[in-house]
Formats: sequence, structure tokens, C-alpha cells
Amino acid sequence: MVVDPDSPQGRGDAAAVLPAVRPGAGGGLDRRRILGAAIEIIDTDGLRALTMRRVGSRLGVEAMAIYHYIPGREAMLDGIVEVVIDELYGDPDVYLAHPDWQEYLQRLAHGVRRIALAHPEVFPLIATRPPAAPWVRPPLRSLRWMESFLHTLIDCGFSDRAAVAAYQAFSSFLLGHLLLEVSAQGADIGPIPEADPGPVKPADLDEYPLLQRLSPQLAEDHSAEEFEESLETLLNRLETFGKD
Amino acid sequence: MVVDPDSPQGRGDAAAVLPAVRPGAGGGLDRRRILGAAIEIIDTDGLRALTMRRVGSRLGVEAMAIYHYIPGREAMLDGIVEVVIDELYGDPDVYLAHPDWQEYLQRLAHGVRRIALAHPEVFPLIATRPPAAPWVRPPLRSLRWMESFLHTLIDCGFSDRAAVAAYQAFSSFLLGHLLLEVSAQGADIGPIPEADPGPVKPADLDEYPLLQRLSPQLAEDHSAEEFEESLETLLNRLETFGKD
DNA sequence: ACCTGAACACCGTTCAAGT
DNA sequence: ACCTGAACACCGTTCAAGT
Repeated sequence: MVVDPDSPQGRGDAAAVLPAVRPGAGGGLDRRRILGAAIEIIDTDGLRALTMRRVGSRLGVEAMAIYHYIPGREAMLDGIVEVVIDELYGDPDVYLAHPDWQEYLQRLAHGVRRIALAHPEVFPLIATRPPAAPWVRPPLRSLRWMESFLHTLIDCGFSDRAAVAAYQAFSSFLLGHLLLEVSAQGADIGPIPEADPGPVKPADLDEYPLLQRLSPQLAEDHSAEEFEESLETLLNRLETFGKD
Repeated sequence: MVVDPDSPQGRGDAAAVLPAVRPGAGGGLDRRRILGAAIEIIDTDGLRALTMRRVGSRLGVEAMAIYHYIPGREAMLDGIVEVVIDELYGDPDVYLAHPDWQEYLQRLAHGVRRIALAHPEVFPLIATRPPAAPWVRPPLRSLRWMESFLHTLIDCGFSDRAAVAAYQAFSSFLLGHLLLEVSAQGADIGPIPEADPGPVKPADLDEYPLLQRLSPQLAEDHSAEEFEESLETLLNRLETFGKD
């Protein structure tokens, strides 16, 4: 039909919209700076816009220069995931001593949620990249956070098994909720930021009387309250794990 | 690479000799057959191997022929998601009258789980493709299933609001659990089916004493039981929604 | 009516060469 | 030491042309 304006070959000026991080002179390339540029590109133009060549040009450099710091595109994606979840370490709300494990998990959950909402286009990557080991679960997919998580719970009297079960249940909760939340706000940027077609072509809804009746309620966004409620329920459930 | 041995028999000259009698028999290309080939490619070689050219060659046809049935790669991905979740309709365990909503949700959940495990490389697509409307939630992302879901619950005495809340909670549960489950079994095929590096380089674990101690337990796979348990918990929680 | 050949713009990645 | 130019093998997609 019509050429997709945000497809890679579209306009190329898109690169011009984002000012190069450090025009020309560029003080030294490094892994961290490259990953930062990549994350900015994803945040503004979506995953599909992430290209070795484009990351290079954002840094005032040819694509090939990147290979001196990061051994390829796959490694870049892994690095992006790592950098984004590491933002948790800079979050004073999370990285602190906590009175009890409930408080710890509350802060941790909200910290991860903040990250997901700040980088909605990156979160699917966090959710689906293969983890370092099969027992490392997204979205808390760093050994450091796993250690912290398990340590805190065991310190609070959880048995080893209960702590492990809690990690798994907590991961599944966060993954489901947050992926749903970012996907609802249009992650993966499907077609185009084109004319909003309204809430689904009404024609489609004709065959679904219930959807038609409920679509106003379906469209209401209660994700924040839902998150709090489900988190509360989860914590209560974990409490029963603790005593085994 | 190598010609696929179970691709449509014979050069397609047969189709030239025999005028297409029945679309979808032997030689005729159609949307459904194309999507089927695409799904087989993903199942066997992963998402990254899915290429217009490769789908074409699997069907004994040039890549460009596909564009007469499907308007591009994005549309193909959407079609794949649609076809895979539509497998639910063929599942007699699911598509049946049910004594109560608990039974219905149980069967539905297990049906979706079966699909996820049958197509672990497709599930991330189901999880992350932008849905038709923001209120359509993966993985139950078809209007038809949403209608069925809401209808069943409302028939069982749920209020409109409670039914909607149940749909959302159910979606989040399925998404979290199943994405975790398929990602643990190595979805998104990271680098290559190369030499298995064992369960994480032991060097990494040196700094994480707890992970070291718990790694045997972390590696145990209890996903099936966890699924049952969490589903049970969810159903109990939904029961409290019902009375509002 | 249905498919193809050739072409285009863009990829990731390599490697020898430049500074 | 750090980056680039040129090249290669692959993409998705178009369009006019073949049968």
C-alpha cells in the first residue's frame, strides 16, 4: 500500500532529529557510550530503528568502529538489557536497607516498573532475550540482583526453597504485568504513528456484542491500581511460602 | 542452503500440467499455506531464520510471490500470531461447554500453555506484537476469544467490571508464566546451537555465594506444578472479584 | 491469473589499510 | 591505538515483464 514512514529507508533524516551525542570531536568511544546511544535510539524510534550504522552515526563514527568495543549486534542487544536493568542500582528508593522483606519487594517491584515505563521499547528485549542461564529469570536477570533478592529473603527467615520459589513467582508477576502494561501503551511500535484509527474498527466489533458493550470499560486504564493489588496479593502468598 | 526434503513435491511443473483444481491442494499458494511454512521455519530454526526468501523457497516459489497474498513481513508476523493462537479452536479440550467458569479457565489456561510449549519460538511474538487495540491483551489476543471469555464469566454471574478485571488478571498470569517457561527452555535462540557452556561459567558464581549454594535448586524445573498452583491461586482470587 | 527477474536501498560483518 | 573504505553476502520490497 503506502510506504512505511518509519521503516529503515524512510527519510534517514530521522538521524538528524537526534543530535549526535558529541558532534565531530567525540571524546573517546567506549562500550558504555555506545550502549547509551543505542538505548536512546530505541527509546525515540523503536527497536526496528536500531542499526549498527545508525548507532555509529549518532556517535559521529562509522558503524565499523563499534566492533572494536562490542563484538556484534547480538552482543549489543545483550549489553542494552544489562545497562537498562542496572539502572536499578542508581535508584535510591531501591538500593537501600529495608525494614522487612515486604518493603524490599515493594520497592524492587516499583523500581522495575519505573524502568519498564521509562523504556517501553526496551522492555520486550528484557523479557525475551535468552538469559545467561536457564534459571535466571527476566526481568530480574542479573546475578547481582538475584543474589540480593535471595539474600534478603533468607535473612528474613525464608528457607532456601521458599526463597527460590519466591524469586520465581515474583519474576513471573513482574514479567506479566509490565509486559502487558508497556504493550498496551504501544510498544514494538506496530505500524506507524499515523492517524489514530480509534479503538478498533467498529465493523470488527459488530460480531462481538459483549466486546462492544464492554469496550469502554476495557479501555479504562487501571494498570497502576491493578499492579498494586496484584503485588499485595503476591506478597501475601509469599508469606505462606516462608513457613515451610 | 539445502533443499528442504518435505517441501511440496516436485518442481511445481505438476501444477502447471494440472490446472489448479482446488486452491490449497498440491500447488496452489495461499495465505494459510504461506503462514504454515513460516511457522515451521520458526519452530525448527528460530525467528531469526524467518526470511521472505526462505519462506518462498520452502514453498518452491520466489520470495516475491508471497506479496500477492501477504502485504509484507510485518503482516506475515501478525498472521503467524493469529494462526498459532487460533489453534485453540481445534482443541477439543478447550472448545466445549463447561460446567463452571473455573473449569473453563482451567482448560483455557492449559490450552494456551500447550500452544506455548509447542511453539516456544513463536510465543515471544505472541507476547510482544502490538495488539489490535490497546485493550486486547496477549496472549489471548483475538476478539473471538475475548468475547468467549467475557461471555462465559458473565453467564456465571460475574458483573461486567469483574469479568473485565478477570480477563486482565488472567492475561497477565498466562503471559508471565508462559514467557518465563519458554524462555527457560531457550527461546529466541541466542547465538547458535553451539557447544553447551554448562550452567553458567563457574567463575561468575564465585562472587555470588548464595547463587552458588542455591543453583541446584534454581535449576530444578517445577514449572508445571508452579503453573497449577498459581492458576489455582488466581482462580480463588477471581472468585472474590465475582461478588462486586 | 499467477509468478519471476532484475533492480534498489539497506543490512551486519570482514579485513586490510589509513592516521 | 583507533578508526575507515571498500567489499561481501544477505535482507525486504518495487515493478515491469513473462507464462
